[in-house]
Amino acid sequence: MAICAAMELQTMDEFDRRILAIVQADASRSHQSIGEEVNLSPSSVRRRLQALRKDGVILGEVALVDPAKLGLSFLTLVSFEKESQRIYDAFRRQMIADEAVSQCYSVSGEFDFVLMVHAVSPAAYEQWGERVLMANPALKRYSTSVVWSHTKFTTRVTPAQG
Amino acid sequence: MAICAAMELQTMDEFDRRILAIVQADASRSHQSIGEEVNLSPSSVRRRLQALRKDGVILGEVALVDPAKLGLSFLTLVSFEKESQRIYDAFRRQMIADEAVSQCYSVSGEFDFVLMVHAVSPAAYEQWGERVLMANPALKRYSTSVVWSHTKFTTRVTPAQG
DNA sequence: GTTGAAAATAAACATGG
DNA sequence: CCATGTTTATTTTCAAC
Repeated sequence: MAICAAMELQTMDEFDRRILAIVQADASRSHQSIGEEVNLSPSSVRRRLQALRKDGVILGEVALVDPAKLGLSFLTLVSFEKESQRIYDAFRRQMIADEAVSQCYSVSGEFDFVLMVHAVSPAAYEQWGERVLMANPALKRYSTSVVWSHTKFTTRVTPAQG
Repeated sequence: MAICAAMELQTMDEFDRRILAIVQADASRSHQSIGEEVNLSPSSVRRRLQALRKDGVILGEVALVDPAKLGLSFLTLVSFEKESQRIYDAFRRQMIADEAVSQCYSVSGEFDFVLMVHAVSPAAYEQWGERVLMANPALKRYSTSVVWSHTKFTTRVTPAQG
C-alpha cells in the first residue's frame, strides 16, 4: 500500500505519483482541490503528502524567484579542474556557503566540477571569479561558459520512462 | 514603497527581501509566522507576497522531490554542438517536452547547449541518448559528463553582493 | 494594522477491505 | 490491521474596514 513506514519506489501507487506531479507544479493547491483531481478525500491526500515528506520523497516546498527580477541577469556555467584531492572539503563548504552559486556538481570528464553562478553583470562575475576562483589554491584551471538563455529550468521530476 | 503597481528592484525594501528569503526556504510558512520573524502584521506579509507574485518576482510555489527516491539516480550533463541554426526551434520544443530533461541552456564556448538529464541507470541514459540525441539531425556532436554527486542544488536566489 | 467570515489544515473517530 | 472517508476543532487565509 501507499502509506507505510518507509516509502519505497515500489510502495508508491498511482495516487502518489499523481499527487507528486500536482504539487511539483503547484505546491499551493489545497488538499480538497488535489483530492477532486485524483478522486481521493482531502484527508487521504494529506496523509499521503505527509508520508511522502516523512520518507524524504518530498524534500520541501519552496517559492521560485525570477533571478532577473532581483537584478541577477548574468548566468554562467563554470567548469573546473582541481589541483589536489585534499582541499575538496573546504571547497565544497565554500560553494555551499556562496550565495552566488546555485548549483555545484562533481562530474566525470575533462573537468572535475561544474558550477552555476548568478551575477548582476559580466563585471560583477569577473570580480566574483577573481575573489573566489583565482584566489583558490584548490583549483588548477577553470573555464567559463556564459548562459545566453535558459530554454528550460524545472524542478519537476517524473519516474519511469526507462 | 514596497507595494506599487510594478515591483522594481529599487522598490523592494528590506522587508520584501527578508520575506523572499523565508519563502524560498519554506513556502509553507504562514503569514503570521513570517510576520513574527520580520516584525510585520500577517496582512502586510500577505499583501507583499501577492505583489511579489503579481509582479513576477515570485514565479510560483513548488514541492521539491528527491530524484533518487523516484529511482532517478543517474544524472548527466550533456553538452552539444548544433549542426545548423534552422532546426533550433524544433530542438527547443523537444527539450521542453522531454521529461528526462530538467534543464537546458544556450551557452557560449566550445558547445552551443548544455542539458541536465535524469535517468534510472547508465543503460537507460544510453537508450535515451540513442533515441533523442543520435537520431537528431540538428546536433553535430555531443559530450556526456556523468554527475558523481551534487554538492549543491538550490532554487534560492539572493540579490546584491555585487 | 485590526476585525470578522470563509476556507484550509489537523486531529479524532468510525468503517470497510 | 491498515488505509479510507467523515466529523470536529484549530489554524490560516482572505476581504472589508
